Formats: sequence, structure tokens, C-alpha cells
Amino acid sequence: MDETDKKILQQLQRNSKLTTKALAADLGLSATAVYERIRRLERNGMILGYVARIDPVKVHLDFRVFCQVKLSQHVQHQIRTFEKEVDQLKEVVSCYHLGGEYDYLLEICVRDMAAYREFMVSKLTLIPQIGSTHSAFVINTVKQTHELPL
Amino acid sequence: MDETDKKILQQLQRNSKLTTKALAADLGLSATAVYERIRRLERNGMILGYVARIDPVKVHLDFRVFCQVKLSQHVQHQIRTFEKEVDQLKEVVSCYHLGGEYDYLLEICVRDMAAYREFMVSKLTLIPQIGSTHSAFVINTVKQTHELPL
DNA sequence: GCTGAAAACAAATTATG
DNA sequence: CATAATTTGTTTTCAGC
Repeated sequence: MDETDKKILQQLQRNSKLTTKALAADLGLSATAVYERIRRLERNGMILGYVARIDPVKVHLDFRVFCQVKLSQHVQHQIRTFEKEVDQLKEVVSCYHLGGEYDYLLEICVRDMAAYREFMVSKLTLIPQIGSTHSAFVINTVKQTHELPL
Repeated sequence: MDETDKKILQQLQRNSKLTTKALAADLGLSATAVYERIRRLERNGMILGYVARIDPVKVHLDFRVFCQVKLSQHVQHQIRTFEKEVDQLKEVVSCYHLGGEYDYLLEICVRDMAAYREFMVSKLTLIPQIGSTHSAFVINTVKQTHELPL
């Protein structure tokens, strides 16, 4: 991972449709060199894959909620079960085990408040390991990026 | 946006390297039909772009922190200034204005605790609008996806 | 909005220095 | 790591339904 690799990753995490030729011109290298570097970054597992970014507003999935969860008990199999359940809920776009008062922070993405209510009532709170929850609603998204600060 | 478009978006947000041919076979359409649908989804703004996903562990940027921020005052120009400042910090991968006790939730991505300390001391807390902060460290990432639950 | 075919282009491989 | 030639496959355009 030298500076050239870093520049390639920076560009590709912004726009993966860049051609090797365009990247090569930008970096002052040949297309083959850039091609080989990208393949190596893929084989290394540095590049996990390529995905399309979809506008949440345009597809009416722009109601976002952060839900903190406290477990009722903290024995290992309870933790595992909870995590497995959460992983299967497609509305949960991320779930972190945190230090602090609450155990987990869940980021939830739904259509609107009615959908969130439905999600809570008929999905999340059905998980028996949950002790208590606290929901915080997103009023405005100031910044949101997948780009790592390389 | 019919069911076919939805299926195309579902696939592309998982793997944007899928060829129109492969998608067409999956959907029982011709490659051209799929091609035209994708172009329309792009022109519509439903597809914002295509990006590479990078492994945070492999590039040593796997120390994640959620930092809640309370502003000292809430006049409009203070809010705008704060948001503009935060937007320029590359370590901040997301920033949400939330309802509840704290005003903002910042998701921060750095190398390690030392880097986080450095970020707080010489970047975040230099923003004068900040009243107080509370940091919660990620112990374990249970789930993390960019995929919207279409 | 779809199909099938043709043209244009980029990716991927190989050879050579 | 560069250049060049080649093959393979995909993207894009087009005529026609």
C-alpha cells in the first residue's frame, strides 16, 4: 500500500466507473500498471466490492432512526441470539455494540413514522433479549458518506 | 419504478459489476431493455453513482466512535457554521441532526484511540459552537450495510 | 418499452523490454 | 513498470416491432 494505491482507492471509493485509462492518465502511469494494482487491491481484500449508491429520498426510504438497545441479560448466548436476529432485519442498516449506558446502537431506515412504528411493534420488540430501547429520530442529514478518510 | 426496476436496484446496490447481460438473464429480459432501465434510473437520480467498498480493517481505519454534540447556542447562523465545519472534517463519515437531548450525532472513523484523541483536541473541539460532547466507542460492528431495504 | 444485431469501447491477457 | 498487440466481453447505438 503505497501512495499510488491510496490514490487509486480514494478515486474508486468516489467513482468506481472510472476507467483504468482515466486513472492511469491522472496518476501518470500506464493502464496496465493501474489495472494490476486494482486487481491486487481486490485480491488483498482491500476492495470488498463495487456497489451502486441509491438516493433514499427518491425511493422513499428517508426516515432514519437511531435506536439504542439495552439487553435484559448479558449471557453469551443471549448476545449471540440478539445479534443474529438483528442481522436478519433489513430495516436495520447498521448495528454496533457500544460502550456506555446502552449496549447497542441500531441505525434504522424506513419509509416514515408509521413504518417505524410497525417495525418496532412487529419486528424489533419481538426479540425477547431486549430489555429497553430509546429511539432518536433524524431531523436532518448533515453529512453521509461511505468514503473512508484514507 | 416498477418491480423490475426495484430488482435491478437491489442487485446493483449489492454488486454494481453485474453485467447487463447477467441481469437480463436473471430478469428474463433482453440486455438492451435492462440497459435502458439502468440509464433511466441514473438520469432520474435514483442511482447516485457507483463506488468501491473498502475494508476499514485492511486500511487500519477501524476505530469507530459515535460522538453526540450539544451546541452552546441555537441561533441559525451558529447551526449553519457548525454544520459547514463538520462537513469538512474527513474523519466524520456521517452527521445527523437529531431530536432528543443532544443536537447532533457524529459518526467518526479513525485509526485508533490516539488518532481519536488527536481529532477531538485539534479538530472537533476547536469548533466554537460546540457546548458539550459525549463519545461512545464501538466495541464490535454487528452489522453494517449501505443497502437500502427496497 | 421491448428485441436482436451491429458498432464502439474497455477489460483482460500475453509478449517484450 | 512501460509499451504494444490481441482476445474477449461489455456497453452503447440503431432499426424495427
